[in-house]
Amino acid sequence: MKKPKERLSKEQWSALGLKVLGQKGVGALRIDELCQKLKVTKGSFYWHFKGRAIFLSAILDYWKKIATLDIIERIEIQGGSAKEKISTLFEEANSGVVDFSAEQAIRHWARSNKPAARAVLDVDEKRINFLVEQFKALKLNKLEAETRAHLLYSLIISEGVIYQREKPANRRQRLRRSFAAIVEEA
Amino acid sequence: MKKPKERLSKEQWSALGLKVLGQKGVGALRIDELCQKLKVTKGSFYWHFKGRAIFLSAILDYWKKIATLDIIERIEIQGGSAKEKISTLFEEANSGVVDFSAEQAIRHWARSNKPAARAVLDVDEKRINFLVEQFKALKLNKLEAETRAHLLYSLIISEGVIYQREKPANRRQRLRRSFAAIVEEA
DNA sequence: TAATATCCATACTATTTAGTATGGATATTA
DNA sequence: TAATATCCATACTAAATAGTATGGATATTA
Repeated sequence: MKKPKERLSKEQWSALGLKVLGQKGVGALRIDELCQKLKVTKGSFYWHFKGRAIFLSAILDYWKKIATLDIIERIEIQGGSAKEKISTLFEEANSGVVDFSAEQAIRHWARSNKPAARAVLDVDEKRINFLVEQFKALKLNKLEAETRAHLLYSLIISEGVIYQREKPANRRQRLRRSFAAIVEEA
Repeated sequence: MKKPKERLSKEQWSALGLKVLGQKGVGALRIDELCQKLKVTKGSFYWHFKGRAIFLSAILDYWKKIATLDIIERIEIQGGSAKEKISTLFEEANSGVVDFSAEQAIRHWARSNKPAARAVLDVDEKRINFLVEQFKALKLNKLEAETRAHLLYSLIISEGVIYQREKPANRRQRLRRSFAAIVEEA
């Protein structure tokens, strides 16, 4: 029996694109290379997408969809108190459960690409708003909630950006303390 | 009188490289294009650098040199109390005095390039160590100093990474509060 | 000033890559 | 089953780009 010769969907292309984007950056999104990884030829690619530019924007849309839904919605469904939600979000963010590898690439890409910039803007807004709401639920006023939400979000984002020789145990301890400082006494 | 036809130095090439790197990313560092901007041809480029790869590592070295020296040394020379140094660093970081545009590109580049990763590692270490020392000078123990240094550094780095529709006035207020929360009561 | 080192221009090659044109294979519907 | 839509392979073209070879111009030193 031969292989069924599965056909591809736009989503499969976008997913691979997002993966490569995270590993090597926008410039490394080469059509031929992607075709090899999916074991097809350019005929396939150009059937699904009119060109590279459209493919890139498809990747952005795909990212926008999963970058917020994946995290926030899952936490909302799970339920719990505001403090628990914040805690869960923080835990998941820096424990490798969610893949943030594409974030950095897109954020940098956004510096010279408007659609990318808008995508990041939307995603950041949704996430921060989510955090702000949680802090408000802890009976903090607007400004205080915004400050803490930003601070916590900064900590999360920068963990994937800053390089450190820190030992894992040390890192965990530091993050626990930082988290406590931001969330506590609220 | 004709133009003096100034000759170029390696540093000029590196400086331009770093600039373009910050604007468009590593992939956009195209030799022909850089030549146009400097109004020379490839003959010049290939006289200064054996090839593109070597040029890239030269840019990294250049960045390592200015990314730490520019900020930390100037503050050290200026002197003052630990609290003042921290404050100055924070002010300069998010007021556009120092150009952080290349940082993001290099940090992302570091994900798939060892030399870049080492450069970021070194730079982050120096900066964080500087902050840790300042916090220690405020009579905080090691762990507490490290935690606050990281937190403040996270805030600084992520300001250039996170996108927001926030109004400038609001942003200033928020940053002031965050800063106070991290540095205060020390 | 003659000789040498430094810096760059010109003209080329080879390679990579986006994109197109066309036909074939497989699935879906009439 | 015939007709049509969907998906992909093959074989091309055109453009962009890294790199080389060589000679010329300008500065530096003997």
